[in-house]
Amino acid sequence: MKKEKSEFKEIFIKYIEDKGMRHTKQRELIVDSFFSAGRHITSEELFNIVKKKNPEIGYATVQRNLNLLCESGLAEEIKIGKQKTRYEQKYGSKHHDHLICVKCGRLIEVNDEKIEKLQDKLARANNFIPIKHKLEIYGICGNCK
Amino acid sequence: MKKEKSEFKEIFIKYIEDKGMRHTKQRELIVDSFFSAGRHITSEELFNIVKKKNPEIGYATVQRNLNLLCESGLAEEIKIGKQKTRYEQKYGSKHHDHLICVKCGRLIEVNDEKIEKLQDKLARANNFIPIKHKLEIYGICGNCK
DNA sequence: ATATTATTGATAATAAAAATCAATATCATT
DNA sequence: AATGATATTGATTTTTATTATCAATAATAT
Ligand SMILES: [Mn+2]
Ligand SMILES: [Mn+2]
Ligand SMILES: [Zn+2]
Ligand SMILES: [Zn+2]
Repeated sequence: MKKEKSEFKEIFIKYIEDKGMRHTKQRELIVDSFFSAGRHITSEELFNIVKKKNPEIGYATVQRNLNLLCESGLAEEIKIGKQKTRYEQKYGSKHHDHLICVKCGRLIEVNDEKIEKLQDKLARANNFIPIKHKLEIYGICGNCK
Repeated sequence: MKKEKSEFKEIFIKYIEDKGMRHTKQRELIVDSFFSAGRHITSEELFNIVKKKNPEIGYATVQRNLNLLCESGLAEEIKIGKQKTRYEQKYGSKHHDHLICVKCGRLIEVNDEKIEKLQDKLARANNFIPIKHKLEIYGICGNCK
Protein backbone atom coordinates (compact mmCIF):
# COMPACT_ATOMS: atom_id res chain seq x y z
CA MET A 1 0.00 0.00 0.00
CA LYS A 2 1.71 3.12 -1.22
CA LYS A 3 1.58 6.17 1.01
CA GLU A 4 -0.13 8.99 -0.88
CA LYS A 5 1.11 12.50 -0.33
CA SER A 6 -1.91 14.44 0.90
CA GLU A 7 -2.87 17.52 -1.02
CA PHE A 8 -2.52 19.83 1.95
CA LYS A 9 1.09 18.78 2.14
CA GLU A 10 1.64 19.52 -1.52
CA ILE A 11 0.11 22.96 -1.06
CA PHE A 12 2.30 23.63 1.93
CA ILE A 13 5.47 22.42 0.22
CA LYS A 14 4.70 24.60 -2.76
CA TYR A 15 4.18 27.61 -0.50
CA ILE A 16 7.45 26.88 1.29
CA GLU A 17 9.45 26.40 -1.90
CA ASP A 18 7.99 29.46 -3.58
CA LYS A 19 9.30 31.54 -0.74
CA GLY A 20 12.76 30.00 -0.94
CA MET A 21 12.24 28.20 2.34
CA ARG A 22 13.31 24.66 3.11
CA HIS A 23 11.66 21.39 3.77
CA THR A 24 12.47 19.92 7.17
CA LYS A 25 11.50 16.86 9.19
CA GLN A 26 10.03 19.14 11.84
CA ARG A 27 7.78 20.93 9.37
CA GLU A 28 6.57 17.67 7.95
CA LEU A 29 5.75 16.27 11.37
CA ILE A 30 4.03 19.47 12.48
CA VAL A 31 1.91 19.75 9.34
CA ASP A 32 0.90 16.09 9.43
CA SER A 33 0.05 16.27 13.11
CA PHE A 34 -1.92 19.47 12.64
CA PHE A 35 -4.15 17.95 9.99
CA SER A 36 -4.77 14.74 11.87
CA ALA A 37 -5.50 16.57 15.13
CA GLY A 38 -8.73 18.14 16.37
CA ARG A 39 -10.30 20.98 14.49
CA HIS A 40 -9.51 23.81 16.92
CA ILE A 41 -6.15 23.14 18.45
CA THR A 42 -3.83 25.44 20.37
CA SER A 43 -0.09 25.64 19.70
CA GLU A 44 0.48 24.09 23.10
CA GLU A 45 -1.77 21.14 22.36
CA LEU A 46 -0.10 20.58 19.02
CA PHE A 47 3.30 20.85 20.67
CA ASN A 48 2.36 18.08 23.10
CA ILE A 49 1.21 15.83 20.29
CA VAL A 50 4.28 16.48 18.20
CA LYS A 51 6.62 15.98 21.15
CA LYS A 52 5.51 12.36 21.42
CA LYS A 53 6.74 11.61 17.93
CA ASN A 54 9.87 13.71 18.24
CA PRO A 55 10.83 14.75 21.77
CA GLU A 56 13.63 16.93 20.45
CA ILE A 57 11.25 19.42 18.89
CA GLY A 58 10.93 22.88 20.39
CA TYR A 59 7.81 24.88 21.13
CA ALA A 60 9.03 27.79 19.03
CA THR A 61 9.22 25.56 15.98
CA VAL A 62 5.61 24.54 16.40
CA GLN A 63 4.51 28.17 16.81
CA ARG A 64 6.53 29.30 13.81
CA ASN A 65 5.13 26.60 11.59
CA LEU A 66 1.57 27.22 12.71
CA ASN A 67 2.14 30.81 11.66
CA LEU A 68 3.42 29.59 8.30
CA LEU A 69 0.35 27.42 7.91
CA CYS A 70 -1.77 30.51 8.51
CA GLU A 71 0.19 32.56 6.00
CA SER A 72 -0.19 29.82 3.42
CA GLY A 73 -3.94 29.82 3.94
CA LEU A 74 -4.03 26.25 5.25
CA ALA A 75 -4.83 27.33 8.79
CA GLU A 76 -6.60 30.20 10.48
CA GLU A 77 -6.41 31.69 13.93
CA ILE A 78 -9.48 31.70 16.12
CA LYS A 79 -9.45 33.82 19.21
CA ILE A 80 -12.17 33.28 21.74
CA GLY A 81 -12.36 35.46 24.82
CA LYS A 82 -9.17 35.29 26.85
CA GLN A 83 -8.20 31.82 25.65
CA LYS A 84 -5.00 31.02 23.83
CA THR A 85 -5.23 31.31 20.08
CA ARG A 86 -6.62 28.21 18.43
CA TYR A 87 -5.82 27.11 14.92
CA GLU A 88 -8.43 25.88 12.51
CA GLN A 89 -7.76 23.63 9.53
CA LYS A 90 -8.67 25.43 6.36
CA TYR A 91 -8.05 22.55 4.00
CA GLY A 92 -10.73 19.96 3.36
CA SER A 93 -13.42 21.91 5.17
CA LYS A 94 -15.61 24.62 3.81
CA HIS A 95 -16.28 27.97 5.43
CA HIS A 96 -18.32 27.88 8.59
CA ASP A 97 -19.06 29.92 11.66
CA HIS A 98 -19.18 28.92 15.32
CA LEU A 99 -21.68 28.51 18.08
CA ILE A 100 -19.72 28.80 21.32
CA CYS A 101 -21.06 27.39 24.57
CA VAL A 102 -20.39 29.76 27.44
CA LYS A 103 -20.68 26.90 29.94
CA CYS A 104 -18.50 24.12 28.50
CA GLY A 105 -16.65 25.93 25.74
CA ARG A 106 -17.84 23.56 23.04
CA LEU A 107 -17.55 24.86 19.48
CA ILE A 108 -20.28 23.88 17.08
CA GLU A 109 -19.61 24.50 13.41
CA VAL A 110 -22.50 25.93 11.46
CA ASN A 111 -23.22 27.43 8.12
CA ASP A 112 -26.20 29.30 6.75
CA GLU A 113 -26.18 30.29 3.14
CA LYS A 114 -28.87 32.91 3.64
CA ILE A 115 -26.87 34.65 6.34
CA GLU A 116 -23.76 34.57 4.17
CA LYS A 117 -25.62 36.23 1.31
CA LEU A 118 -27.14 38.89 3.54
CA GLN A 119 -23.75 39.69 5.01
CA ASP A 120 -22.40 40.35 1.55
CA LYS A 121 -25.37 42.52 0.76
CA LEU A 122 -24.99 44.44 4.00
CA ALA A 123 -21.34 45.13 3.31
CA ARG A 124 -21.99 46.33 -0.22
CA ALA A 125 -24.83 48.54 0.97
CA ASN A 126 -22.16 50.32 3.02
CA ASN A 127 -19.83 50.79 0.08
CA PHE A 128 -17.61 48.10 1.55
CA ILE A 129 -15.94 45.20 -0.24
CA PRO A 130 -16.18 42.14 2.00
CA ILE A 131 -13.19 39.79 2.09
CA LYS A 132 -13.93 37.50 4.98
CA HIS A 133 -16.00 37.48 8.11
CA LYS A 134 -16.31 35.99 11.52
CA LEU A 135 -19.61 35.16 13.15
CA GLU A 136 -19.63 33.81 16.66
CA ILE A 137 -22.83 33.09 18.53
CA TYR A 138 -22.37 32.65 22.26
CA GLY A 139 -24.92 30.74 24.29
CA ILE A 140 -25.82 27.43 25.93
CA CYS A 141 -25.32 24.21 24.04
CA GLY A 142 -27.61 21.18 24.11
CA ASN A 143 -25.43 19.31 26.60
CA CYS A 144 -25.41 22.18 29.05
CA LYS A 145 -29.02 23.27 29.26
CA MET B 1 -28.46 75.71 33.97
CA LYS B 2 -28.46 72.73 36.29
CA LYS B 3 -26.19 69.88 35.42
CA GLU B 4 -28.29 66.76 34.95
CA LYS B 5 -26.86 63.48 36.14
CA SER B 6 -26.76 61.27 33.05
CA GLU B 7 -28.52 57.96 33.26
CA PHE B 8 -25.39 55.95 32.54
CA LYS B 9 -23.89 57.46 35.64
CA GLU B 10 -26.89 56.52 37.71
CA ILE B 11 -26.68 52.97 36.43
CA PHE B 12 -22.99 52.82 37.24
CA ILE B 13 -23.41 54.29 40.71
CA LYS B 14 -26.16 51.82 41.46
CA TYR B 15 -23.95 48.96 40.30
CA ILE B 16 -21.09 50.21 42.45
CA GLU B 17 -23.21 50.71 45.54
CA ASP B 18 -24.96 47.37 45.19
CA LYS B 19 -21.59 45.68 45.36
CA GLY B 20 -20.53 47.62 48.45
CA MET B 21 -18.04 49.61 46.46
CA ARG B 22 -17.35 53.29 46.80
CA HIS B 23 -17.84 56.39 44.74
CA THR B 24 -14.61 58.21 43.93
CA LYS B 25 -13.53 61.25 41.95
CA GLN B 26 -11.44 59.00 39.71
CA ARG B 27 -14.36 56.75 38.84
CA GLU B 28 -16.54 59.72 38.07
CA LEU B 29 -13.95 61.24 35.76
CA ILE B 30 -13.25 57.95 34.03
CA VAL B 31 -16.91 57.15 33.44
CA ASP B 32 -17.68 60.66 32.18
CA SER B 33 -14.67 60.63 29.89
CA PHE B 34 -15.50 57.19 28.58
CA PHE B 35 -18.99 58.20 27.53
CA SER B 36 -17.92 61.43 25.92
CA ALA B 37 -15.06 59.79 24.06
CA GLY B 38 -15.05 57.92 20.76
CA ARG B 39 -17.03 54.76 20.38
CA HIS B 40 -14.18 52.23 20.31
CA ILE B 41 -11.51 53.44 22.65
CA THR B 42 -8.53 51.63 24.15
CA SER B 43 -7.62 51.86 27.82
CA GLU B 44 -4.49 53.71 26.80
CA GLU B 45 -6.44 56.28 24.80
CA LEU B 46 -8.85 56.80 27.65
CA PHE B 47 -5.94 57.11 30.07
CA ASN B 48 -4.46 59.89 27.96
CA ILE B 49 -7.74 61.77 27.89
CA VAL B 50 -8.31 61.38 31.61
CA LYS B 51 -4.77 62.39 32.46
CA LYS B 52 -5.41 65.84 31.01
CA LYS B 53 -8.17 66.47 33.52
CA ASN B 54 -6.36 64.84 36.40
CA PRO B 55 -2.65 64.22 35.90
CA GLU B 56 -2.45 62.32 39.19
CA ILE B 57 -4.50 59.45 37.89
CA GLY B 58 -2.86 56.06 37.28
CA TYR B 59 -3.20 53.75 34.31
CA ALA B 60 -4.24 50.87 36.55
CA THR B 61 -7.21 52.87 37.79
CA VAL B 62 -8.44 53.46 34.27
CA GLN B 63 -8.06 49.77 33.39
CA ARG B 64 -9.83 48.68 36.58
CA ASN B 65 -12.73 50.99 36.01
CA LEU B 66 -13.09 49.99 32.38
CA ASN B 67 -13.35 46.44 33.64
CA LEU B 68 -16.02 47.56 36.09
CA LEU B 69 -17.90 49.28 33.28
CA CYS B 70 -17.86 46.00 31.38
CA GLU B 71 -19.07 44.03 34.38
CA SER B 72 -21.90 46.50 34.86
CA GLY B 73 -22.95 46.06 31.27
CA LEU B 74 -22.24 49.67 30.32
CA ALA B 75 -19.22 48.77 28.23
CA GLU B 76 -18.07 45.82 26.20
CA GLU B 77 -14.68 44.63 25.04
CA ILE B 78 -13.97 44.39 21.34
CA LYS B 79 -10.89 42.53 20.27
CA ILE B 80 -9.76 42.89 16.71
CA GLY B 81 -6.80 40.92 15.44
CA LYS B 82 -3.70 41.64 17.48
CA GLN B 83 -4.78 45.11 18.55
CA LYS B 84 -5.24 46.21 22.14
CA THR B 85 -8.69 45.62 23.52
CA ARG B 86 -11.12 48.38 22.66
CA TYR B 87 -14.11 49.32 24.76
CA GLU B 88 -17.49 49.99 23.28
CA GLN B 89 -20.17 52.10 24.92
CA LYS B 90 -23.20 49.95 25.60
CA TYR B 91 -25.44 52.68 26.87
CA GLY B 92 -27.42 54.85 24.50
CA SER B 93 -26.63 52.70 21.49
CA LYS B 94 -28.42 49.66 20.30
CA HIS B 95 -26.81 46.40 19.26
CA HIS B 96 -24.77 46.49 16.11
CA ASP B 97 -22.04 44.62 14.31
CA HIS B 98 -18.89 45.89 12.60
CA LEU B 99 -17.42 46.20 9.16
CA ILE B 100 -13.66 46.41 9.63
CA CYS B 101 -11.42 47.88 6.97
CA VAL B 102 -8.26 45.83 6.59
CA LYS B 103 -6.45 48.80 5.07
CA CYS B 104 -7.19 51.70 7.40
CA GLY B 105 -8.74 49.93 10.37
CA ARG B 106 -11.97 51.93 10.21
CA LEU B 107 -14.93 50.42 12.04
CA ILE B 108 -18.33 50.87 10.48
CA GLU B 109 -21.31 50.07 12.64
CA VAL B 110 -24.08 48.15 10.94
CA ASN B 111 -27.23 46.30 11.78
CA ASP B 112 -29.44 44.00 9.79
CA GLU B 113 -32.60 42.73 11.39
CA LYS B 114 -32.90 39.84 8.95
CA ILE B 115 -29.44 38.58 9.78
CA GLU B 116 -30.15 38.86 13.48
CA LYS B 117 -33.31 36.77 13.12
CA LEU B 118 -31.58 34.14 11.01
CA GLN B 119 -28.79 33.86 13.56
CA ASP B 120 -31.31 33.10 16.25
CA LYS B 121 -32.96 30.54 14.07
CA LEU B 122 -29.62 28.95 13.20
CA ALA B 123 -28.70 28.65 16.86
CA ARG B 124 -32.02 27.10 17.82
CA ALA B 125 -31.83 24.66 14.92
CA ASN B 126 -28.67 23.39 16.63
CA ASN B 127 -30.36 22.98 19.99
CA PHE B 128 -28.43 26.01 21.19
CA ILE B 129 -29.75 28.94 23.24
CA PRO B 130 -28.16 32.11 21.87
CA ILE B 131 -27.17 34.80 24.35
CA LYS B 132 -25.10 37.21 22.32
CA HIS B 133 -23.11 37.21 19.15
CA LYS B 134 -20.32 38.92 17.34
CA LEU B 135 -20.27 39.48 13.61
CA GLU B 136 -17.26 41.10 12.03
CA ILE B 137 -16.94 41.57 8.30
CA TYR B 138 -13.41 42.34 7.13
CA GLY B 139 -12.83 44.08 3.84
CA ILE B 140 -12.09 47.36 2.08
CA CYS B 141 -13.98 50.48 3.07
CA GLY B 142 -15.20 53.20 0.73
CA ASN B 143 -12.29 55.50 1.53
CA CYS B 144 -9.72 52.84 0.78
CA LYS B 145 -10.86 51.35 -2.49
C1' DA C 1 -14.12 62.30 65.15
C1' DT C 2 -13.12 57.48 64.63
C1' DA C 3 -12.84 53.05 62.75
C1' DT C 4 -13.27 50.22 58.90
C1' DT C 5 -12.08 48.98 54.61
C1' DA C 6 -12.38 49.93 49.49
C1' DT C 7 -9.58 52.41 46.25
C1' DT C 8 -5.69 54.29 44.40
C1' DG C 9 -1.12 54.68 42.07
C1' DA C 10 3.20 52.64 41.52
C1' DT C 11 5.14 48.65 40.54
C1' DA C 12 5.65 43.68 39.88
C1' DA C 13 3.86 39.50 38.06
C1' DT C 14 1.80 36.84 34.43
C1' DA C 15 1.11 34.91 30.07
C1' DA C 16 0.99 34.53 25.14
C1' DA C 17 3.42 35.31 21.22
C1' DA C 18 7.42 37.16 18.78
C1' DA C 19 12.32 38.04 18.43
C1' DT C 20 17.14 36.69 19.04
C1' DC C 21 21.06 33.91 18.13
C1' DA C 22 24.54 30.31 17.88
C1' DA C 23 24.50 25.65 16.26
C1' DT C 24 22.82 22.76 12.78
C1' DA C 25 20.45 21.05 8.65
C1' DT C 26 19.15 21.76 3.98
C1' DC C 27 20.16 22.09 -0.73
C1' DA C 28 22.22 23.95 -5.08
C1' DT C 29 26.62 23.62 -7.03
C1' DT C 30 30.47 21.55 -7.95
C1' DA D 1 30.25 13.00 -2.19
C1' DA D 2 32.16 17.35 -0.47
C1' DT D 3 31.48 22.35 -0.30
C1' DG D 4 29.42 26.71 0.73
C1' DA D 5 25.57 29.66 1.43
C1' DT D 6 21.92 30.31 4.21
C1' DA D 7 17.33 28.82 6.18
C1' DT D 8 15.82 26.47 10.30
C1' DT D 9 15.97 24.94 14.75
C1' DG D 10 15.71 24.91 19.91
C1' DA D 11 16.73 27.43 23.87
C1' DT D 12 16.23 31.59 25.61
C1' DT D 13 15.04 36.37 26.01
C1' DT D 14 12.10 40.14 24.88
C1' DT D 15 7.90 42.27 24.11
C1' DT D 16 3.37 43.62 25.09
C1' DA D 17 -1.11 43.66 27.16
C1' DT D 18 -3.38 42.80 31.12
C1' DT D 19 -3.86 41.48 35.98
C1' DA D 20 -2.14 41.21 40.73
C1' DT D 21 0.17 43.18 44.75
C1' DC D 22 0.57 46.35 48.42
C1' DA D 23 1.30 50.38 51.36
C1' DA D 24 -0.81 54.83 51.58
C1' DT D 25 -4.99 57.20 51.21
C1' DA D 26 -9.80 58.29 50.84
C1' DA D 27 -14.69 57.13 51.42
C1' DT D 28 -18.41 55.79 54.34
C1' DA D 29 -20.90 54.21 58.50
C1' DT D 30 -21.16 54.72 63.25
MN1 LIG E 1 -14.33 25.51 13.11
MN1 LIG F 1 -19.35 49.67 17.65
ZN1 LIG G 1 -21.93 23.45 26.54
ZN1 LIG H 1 -10.44 51.83 5.02
